[in-house]
Amino acid sequence: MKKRYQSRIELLQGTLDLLILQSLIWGPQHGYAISRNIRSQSGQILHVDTGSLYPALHRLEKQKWIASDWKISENNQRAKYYRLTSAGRKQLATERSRWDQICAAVAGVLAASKRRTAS
Amino acid sequence: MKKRYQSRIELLQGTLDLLILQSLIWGPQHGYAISRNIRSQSGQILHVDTGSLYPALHRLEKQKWIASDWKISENNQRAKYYRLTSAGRKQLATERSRWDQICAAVAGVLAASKRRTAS
DNA sequence: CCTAATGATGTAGACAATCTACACGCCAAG
DNA sequence: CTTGGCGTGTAGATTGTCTACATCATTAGG
Repeated sequence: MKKRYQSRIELLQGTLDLLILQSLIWGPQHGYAISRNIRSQSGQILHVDTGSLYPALHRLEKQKWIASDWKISENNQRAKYYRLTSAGRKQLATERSRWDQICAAVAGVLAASKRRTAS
Repeated sequence: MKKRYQSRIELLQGTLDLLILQSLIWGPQHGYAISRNIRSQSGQILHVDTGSLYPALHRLEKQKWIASDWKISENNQRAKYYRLTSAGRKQLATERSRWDQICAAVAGVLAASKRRTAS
């Protein structure tokens, strides 16, 4: 008997691109490492599944926000190293500010006290 | 010619339930008012479309997190007033803490400086 | 030598939440 | 009597995530 689908969304939709782009800001990385980085830098809270990661990378590459080269990894295996393009850097800035805005907006709703909604 | 689909997600998936539950904490509201509240309390940043709102309300009601009664609105029209159930209050707490966690986690990734990932 | 664990990339298909777009009914104002 | 705002609702498109599986390479252990 297979495990039932419960579709626990670990990641908020739309944040993965942001996280990936951010992960590349300190230099090229391959997918596997990006996944590890996100996991560790989020304090083990955010988990990126391979079924989300690779499609996302392909998506970002198609948008020209990242570009890739095959290289040899630290562990002596072939790996596709992704790097930010300048468009990607711009996109990262856009997505960061969008994220900040959304956080502030949600915080606004969550903080809303019993304020009369004007007269 | 119809407007092309661009699927701009205004709301992060999973946050709508949180926002709705939070909106009900100060007393019963009908859907239309919830939508207005979220909009205004988020500083006009978050927009809830009716095609997202009502399915979400039905979803939450099915989960027994909210319950409804038909009443007459301020504008003398029939409206379905939703209120939080005690399970809903519990769910709200859960979702708030999940949101806080995710925010902190994303912030962790975004703040990550050129820290060596340990030896 | 063979095997198992880990590193590394990838695809197929299920699923859910959102979006766009429409429809309907009621009330009040001009 | 028509228009606009209030108020609820559904259908279908889209997309991003998830689960699950497949493949291949390298390294360590028996």
